Amino acid sequence: MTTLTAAGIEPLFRLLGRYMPLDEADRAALSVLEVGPICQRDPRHDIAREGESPSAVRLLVSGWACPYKDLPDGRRQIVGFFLPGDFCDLNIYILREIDHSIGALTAVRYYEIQPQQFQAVIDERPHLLRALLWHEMVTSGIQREWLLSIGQRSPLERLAHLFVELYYRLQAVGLATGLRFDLPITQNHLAEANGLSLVHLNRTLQEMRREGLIELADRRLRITDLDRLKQVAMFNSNYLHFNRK
Amino acid sequence: MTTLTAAGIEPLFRLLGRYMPLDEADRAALSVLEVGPICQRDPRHDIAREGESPSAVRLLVSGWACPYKDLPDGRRQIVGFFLPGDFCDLNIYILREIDHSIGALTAVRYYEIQPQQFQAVIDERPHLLRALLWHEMVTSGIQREWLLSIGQRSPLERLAHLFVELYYRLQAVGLATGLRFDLPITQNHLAEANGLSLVHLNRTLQEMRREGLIELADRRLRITDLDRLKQVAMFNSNYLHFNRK
DNA sequence: TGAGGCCGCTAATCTGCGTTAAAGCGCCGG
DNA sequence: CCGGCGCTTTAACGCAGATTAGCGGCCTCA
Repeated sequence: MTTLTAAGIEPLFRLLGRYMPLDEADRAALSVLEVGPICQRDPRHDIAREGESPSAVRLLVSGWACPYKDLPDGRRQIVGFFLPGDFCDLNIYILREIDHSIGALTAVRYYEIQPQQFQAVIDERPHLLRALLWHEMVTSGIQREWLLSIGQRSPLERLAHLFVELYYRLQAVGLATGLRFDLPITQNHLAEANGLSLVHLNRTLQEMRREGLIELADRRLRITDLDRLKQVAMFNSNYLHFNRK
Repeated sequence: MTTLTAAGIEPLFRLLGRYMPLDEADRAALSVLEVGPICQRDPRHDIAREGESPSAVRLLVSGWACPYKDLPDGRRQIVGFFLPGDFCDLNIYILREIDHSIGALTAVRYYEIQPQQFQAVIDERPHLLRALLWHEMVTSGIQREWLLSIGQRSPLERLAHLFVELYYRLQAVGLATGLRFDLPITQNHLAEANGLSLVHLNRTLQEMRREGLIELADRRLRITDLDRLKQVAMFNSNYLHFNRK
């Protein structure tokens, strides 16, 4: 089960606050985003589909979602994970149609923010634009790191890398306790994100357990040896850009 | 040899003009970018290195470059191609250090644009910001498509897809004549971009030739059957966002 | 003129990972 | 209580693609 508790856009505050100090006025401005209608979606349902023209910026409040692309014959690649506090596609303003779908991996709740409302926030607190651009650049940086993973890292390294990344990202929004966090997705999702077959993903998971790197049960992950996991993954956190400028 | 002729930032005009109409004032404003020092770099040399703090926006004028990431043991993944008219990393403003390196694939020439100079252009013609953001979003969209390619497409499909993409992108900046264009990079570069071994990339290239999809010799590529190539690649051009909003 | 570096190409070998199949488990609805 | 579904796990098999090695051509530079 996903914890659907910690509602609101607290995760967003944490996320942006990690990058730049937010004062009360900023938080107030951002809180406006919360007033819109809250949307829900069940697991395995789409939030948006490739080819649609984007109508709203979405702010994920709880649950996990993912952008993905698929081929005519059904092969599917998950190209990222959206975690609570994340914006799904800030590119509304710019593009005519979206080039990927967005699916709910778990039950999710999110706000749909209308463009003019979004604009109002930026107008009121212009320097928040920097924070939003930062969010966008980090997303792009994560994609590059995934390219490196899928293109060059072995399955074991790849999976190790993903787990460390998720750990840091979840920690940034307050969703990791110690070295534990909810991993509310299926092995199939992990396979689709890593460009691996389901069977081989499972094999790799077993190997990680055998190696004493992680424990995974009941959709909860515990990293048993973070240092070694990072070493296996050749993890360098710079691409998450958590350091303030 | 790369044609070092068609200098200036004409390719940039073509690129942005494809997305939004540019009037004379826009072109004049953009031309300011050209006044800075022009830089050159030889093949196989770096333009920027991961970990550096970014100091200037770079506008590629001629030659090919690429963003890439590498692992401690030497494995390397090319995560994109920069073609004439492309900006290398608009993210200067935002990030403290860059999370990837940029290498020259051929002899390249580019302008280094100082942040304040860049800012001046945007101040003068605010709606150009949209165009620049568009460029950034397209770059990000290309990365997603590459993830799909490397994660799901077979080597043949992958390579076919890349060739079609390059064809469209080069055409957009006036560097394709008919179905021909310069492909001034080595097979090793193609392998590193596609997450394939050099040997297997070569095999795949042979297969494409045998299938009558392409001709490739002397660093020039001719697409012999665009429709079939697109079909093999399962190519959908939407991610390049050439359509005006 | 020769040496060495870069590049394209091919052959032989081996293995990592995909594919297929199937069994077990917990959960839900009828 | 049973049947079905979603998910995890394991086993057997075969192939796609990595690895290693080596050849020949071309260019640059001493």
